[in-house]
Amino acid sequence: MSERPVLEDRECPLSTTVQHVGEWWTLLILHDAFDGYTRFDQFQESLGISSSMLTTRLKTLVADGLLERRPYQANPVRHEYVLTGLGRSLRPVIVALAAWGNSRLAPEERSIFTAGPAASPAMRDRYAGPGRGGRVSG
Amino acid sequence: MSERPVLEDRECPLSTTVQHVGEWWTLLILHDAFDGYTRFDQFQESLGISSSMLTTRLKTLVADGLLERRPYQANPVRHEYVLTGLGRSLRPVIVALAAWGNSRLAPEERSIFTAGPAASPAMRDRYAGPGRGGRVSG
DNA sequence: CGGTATCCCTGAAGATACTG
DNA sequence: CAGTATCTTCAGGGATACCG
Repeated sequence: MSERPVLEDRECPLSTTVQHVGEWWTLLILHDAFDGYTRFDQFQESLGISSSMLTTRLKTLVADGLLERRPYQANPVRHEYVLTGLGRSLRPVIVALAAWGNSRLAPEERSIFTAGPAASPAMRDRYAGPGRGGRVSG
Repeated sequence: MSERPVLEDRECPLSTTVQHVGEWWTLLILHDAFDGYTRFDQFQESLGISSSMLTTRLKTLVADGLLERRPYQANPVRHEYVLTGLGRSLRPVIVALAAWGNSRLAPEERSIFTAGPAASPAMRDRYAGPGRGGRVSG
């Protein structure tokens, strides 16, 4: 998905959803959020996402009302990103997506989405991430 | 989503799914397929997608084993695109995505995914499509 | 640590023209 | 009608450097 186009939130239900969670990382970030991850470095470590991209995605997620950004410490100020009610309502979507992917994985790779805290971080360690448009070697 | 990256089909279940259905149009095409659409021009008319993009997406879907391309007429040869078993297995995913989007739409816009033949084509008429990277006015 | 700004590459997607 | 090929633009994304 390359963009968040003309239409805001109306039209086709399917399109609506894709607009909000269509970017590669968005669902993976939400997945981590369901796993209880809340901090910037947790997401970054878990996903191997670049900080700039993570910033962008988190901003969008906050702007979309799926995550809430709130301070949990002052001096220096630190924030955590927690699922809103709307964000939590995406759980069935993520479950469905993960379940389908799961059914295509070899048995030893399987690990159905559990949504418990830190379900299986090891699974994500080996995840290479989406297509990095950046330079391949430079 | 911008690419089909390094990993083929292993790793995270969520990523696996997104690799196959992550592109903007893919899910919409499949949605139409569930609605009983099978022909090139049906998809094109329904979605307002450019023919080149439709070709690309259909090829990928066939290559991924989600659709089957088979001739239904000779002289001139014509093909139809029908869901494979694997493609049909995506139905819960599409249902979940559409349901979430549906919950965000105004009541008069709603139309829960039915998967019957030609459920509600009118709904899609007004769909503007994903971000068109193409020129805006030229 | 927790981000933000900048640079640049790549792929998705539209437009258009063309073929069988 | 059913595509294919080519060109172009745009936004996603990685890398890097920097700020508080």
